[in-house]
Amino acid sequence: MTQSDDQRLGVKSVHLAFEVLEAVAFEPGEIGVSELANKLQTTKGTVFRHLQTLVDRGYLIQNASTQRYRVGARAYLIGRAAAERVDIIAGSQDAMRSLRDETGETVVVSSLSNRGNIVMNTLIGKSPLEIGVRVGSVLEPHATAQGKAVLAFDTQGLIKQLRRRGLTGLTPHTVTDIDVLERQLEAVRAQGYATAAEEMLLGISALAAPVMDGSGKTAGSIAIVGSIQNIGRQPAPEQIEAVLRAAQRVSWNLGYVGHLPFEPRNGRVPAKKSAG
Amino acid sequence: MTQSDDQRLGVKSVHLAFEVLEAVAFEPGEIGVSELANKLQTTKGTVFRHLQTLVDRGYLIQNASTQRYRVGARAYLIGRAAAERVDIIAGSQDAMRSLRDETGETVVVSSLSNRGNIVMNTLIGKSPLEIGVRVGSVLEPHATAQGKAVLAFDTQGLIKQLRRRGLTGLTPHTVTDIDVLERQLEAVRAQGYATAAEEMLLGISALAAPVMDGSGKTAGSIAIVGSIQNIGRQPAPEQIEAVLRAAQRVSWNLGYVGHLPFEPRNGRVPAKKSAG
DNA sequence: TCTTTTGTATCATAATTCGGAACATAGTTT
DNA sequence: AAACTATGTTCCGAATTATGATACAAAAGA
Repeated sequence: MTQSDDQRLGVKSVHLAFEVLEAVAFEPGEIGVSELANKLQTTKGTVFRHLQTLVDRGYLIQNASTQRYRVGARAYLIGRAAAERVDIIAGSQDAMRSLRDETGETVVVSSLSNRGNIVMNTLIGKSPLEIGVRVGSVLEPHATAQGKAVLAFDTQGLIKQLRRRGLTGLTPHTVTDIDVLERQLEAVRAQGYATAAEEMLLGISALAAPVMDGSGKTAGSIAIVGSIQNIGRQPAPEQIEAVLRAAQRVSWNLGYVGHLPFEPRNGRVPAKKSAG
Repeated sequence: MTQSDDQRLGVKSVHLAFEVLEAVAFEPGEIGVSELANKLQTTKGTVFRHLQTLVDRGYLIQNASTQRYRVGARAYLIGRAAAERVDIIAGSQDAMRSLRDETGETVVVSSLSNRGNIVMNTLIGKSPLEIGVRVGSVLEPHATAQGKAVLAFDTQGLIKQLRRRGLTGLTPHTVTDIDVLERQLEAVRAQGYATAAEEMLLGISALAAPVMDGSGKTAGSIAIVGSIQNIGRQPAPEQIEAVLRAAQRVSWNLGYVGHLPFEPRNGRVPAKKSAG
């Protein structure tokens, strides 16, 4: 439920129309005009007219016998169109840029698929010495911040696979003991972010947060990657916050309705900029 | 102007907002303010304000780098909610798969709404040459098997509308004489299924049966669509039986208590038995 | 039967949306 | 580089248009 966030921008009556649509759509059964008017704190007449609009467009249908309303076919069609186009790449564009500008580091977005945790998009940082990750490469689950971020919120039993296969050491800093890793994942769950300093390549460090999709599952991660000089073993609070904010924003773009398992930040992330 | 399409009922600005939403949602890529204003025959300012509303609500998202718009996650969420509540979609999933496996043909489920007989879900057949129907497209009442299937058991006077408007010929095989059509509908009522061989597109044929809902009304149709080579002018008995069985199953899922009017054994046409 | 509650229609008022023009900025051409 | 064109964005007056109180119709309950 939306708080007293009355200062929405745009067209007022359209907002109300969507309030009506959403109220009906998320109602388990059917709902009537009076009940809606009550719920939305407005009058029957107004609600009725909006219902009329929505029925006319096919977003809602009215049960002829009960005269009450429920969600209609057109809403489904819009959703289908959206499903084809909403993905982690599209949904992370803005957040990537913001994160890069805020931190100056290279930003890496990965998507968790059945082929592993794959780098989907990158944005090179501002340091003169460019540090990048090849798009399409598979991120080691145990030796990268991105890997740990998704492992920590894993629902598909990725850890068991890892336990069977064992942890390959890539640098002297790579975690090769699964129990140590599990303890690290505990911390990731608590903090909402994961780090990996020189665990994949000496001198390179990363800070990642998981990204959730519309069904609440882990979709991938967003991370900054840079020199150990810039992203320390214990990253700066600003860096952590920036990454977490970006992850929240991408998750929201993917339809994630809740808050990521960290920081009770209020409201959604504004896409607006200058206010003066 | 034309009173049929221009004079929509309800709230005007909301209609425009949905025009914007739909235009963006059904756009393959991204789309900008100017292009939209042009397409919708209005001004940039107005379109911009509606875009603002929709972005604020999460139905659209703006690509920060290109500044253009695409459909957002909230639209997806509404669609998901709809999918669970629009009965014919939820209720046809299993039957679609069975029908596809039994016949090998593309399966198409349509829903009858005030916007017409609309394709809601499809399952591509097994032939190497894929034949599909775009989800969301409107099925011609007189030139498709699906259209005839619902027309035959129509209760809302769709035929009168058709009689007024006349029948457009789409191929040499399209029925353009309303009396011929009425006679075909008689047969559909007797048999319980409808066919349309090359009536919409040369080479393509379809076999459809109506789907009834809990109140005994026609809710839509389920059909197989394929090459005229596979679905003949007089379809094979196995195909007919498979389609009828699927329709019965979906109807049953929608709460339909009787039998569809095809069973040759008992000539009893199911009466609309409402117990409430 | 009467009462209550529901969905729907009507209408005056005022708040709202609209659209044109001006602005800013990015991309392209000269 | 500068001029030019395209885009997205902001602003503001005018009047269209959404609003909610009231009234009506038709069920559902008592």
